Amino acid sequence: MFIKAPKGTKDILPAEIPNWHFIEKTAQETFNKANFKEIRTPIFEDTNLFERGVGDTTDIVNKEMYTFEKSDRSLTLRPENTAGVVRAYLEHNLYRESPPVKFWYKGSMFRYERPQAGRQRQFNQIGVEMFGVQDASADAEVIMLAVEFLKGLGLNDLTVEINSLGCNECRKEYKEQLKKAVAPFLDQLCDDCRSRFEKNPLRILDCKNETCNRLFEEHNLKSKVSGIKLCGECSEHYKKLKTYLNELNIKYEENTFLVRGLDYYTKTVFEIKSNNLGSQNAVCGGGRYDGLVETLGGPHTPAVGWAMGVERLNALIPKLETKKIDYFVVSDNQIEAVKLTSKLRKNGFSAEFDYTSRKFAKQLEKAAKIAYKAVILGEDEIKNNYYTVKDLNTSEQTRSSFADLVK
RNA sequence: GCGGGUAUCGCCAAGUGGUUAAGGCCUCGGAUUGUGGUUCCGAUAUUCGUGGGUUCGACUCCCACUACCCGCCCCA
Repeated sequence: MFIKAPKGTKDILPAEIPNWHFIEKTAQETFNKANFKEIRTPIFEDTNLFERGVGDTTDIVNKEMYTFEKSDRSLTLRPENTAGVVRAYLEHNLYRESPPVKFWYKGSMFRYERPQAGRQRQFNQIGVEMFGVQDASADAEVIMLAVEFLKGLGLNDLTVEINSLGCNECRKEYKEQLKKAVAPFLDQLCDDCRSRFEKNPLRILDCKNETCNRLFEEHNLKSKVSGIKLCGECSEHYKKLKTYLNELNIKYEENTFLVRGLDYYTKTVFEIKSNNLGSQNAVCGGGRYDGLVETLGGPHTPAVGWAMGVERLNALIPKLETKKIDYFVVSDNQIEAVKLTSKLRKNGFSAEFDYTSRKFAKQLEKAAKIAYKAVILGEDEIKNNYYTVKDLNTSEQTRSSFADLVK
């Protein structure tokens, strides 16, 4: 072995392709039904887009970006796709269309992290973004779509968690409340939490450190900071979302510790988790980002969306079998075998022949592995102008004409 | 960036100091010169991640390196 795939990347081999097709097909069908249109944006963008869009206090921008310089231009492999979709939305003046404008996408994202179970450096996401609707029905629409998609994949054992981060106004107050509540035991928290305290106190709630979590429990942090953060409009929005979800029979859990690592989220945030994955158990993450379009130079535009990790979804889906081909031509006359194969293909069937014209036993062995039926085309068949078709499941053999073959 | 673990054939593996490095799967060939999925037989690692060291002798012991895996952080 000389050159191997780079750390954190994976080959998707033919044996795994049926699963990927299944996921992609289900996505397309689900999103089409809801009138979301597919969009494909570049795999790399101006580095600035992510710094401004995703936010420079995030881990993604601070330590996970694949950035390179080309003729004095700084470019970055996209670490997520919301910023790119918003950029395209603005660049093509799509905010001039009558709202809502709804997109879905699929593609590879890149983050420079230590790989582990459920985490790669190149990974695939399927996501949706919806622009122009302020009402919580958009948040509900998008969550419903996620649940529908997962259901379409046969995944039910998942938990939807929701929270509201409020708008800039209530967040300002919330940050102060949080800082006040945490301050007394700040020195007992982990290093990260201490630095978050100044830079982005909201992220303290995201901490998964055991000691921190125990301290949060002990100081009853949850109840101290919950219920005091949302302004009238935001709490109304959140309440409305819950009403929608209830009416839609979508089960959810409220998790006031749910913050999400991206700076652009406002009001609603949510995550969908599985209990059947390792420690990287988030299958879907998303939320509302009412400020992002404006941040990137567009008109004020409310928006909401989410992304799912395709590799993580795939880990939950049973392995699908590769499809067999319709016919395998068994013959000791290769010219006739190629000709028949070609004719079968032209009639819409998948077909292959043995390239080595080995003994029939070996050819049939191969046929049984990869095809539903074998067409035997030996001396006798050629002389008397017929085909022997063998059903490789039942071993039944019939004398057939070409018309029978393509029936 | 920080912890822990593992590296023997294409895949799954046994072997823990002493002549030829088990076994299974896959692949290929034969039994069966026109009939597979069952069965039987045969073939396939001068070599045990890489480089050093200890030893009469190392896959087995020691050191270093590398790769991969798992966890922390964070996320999909």
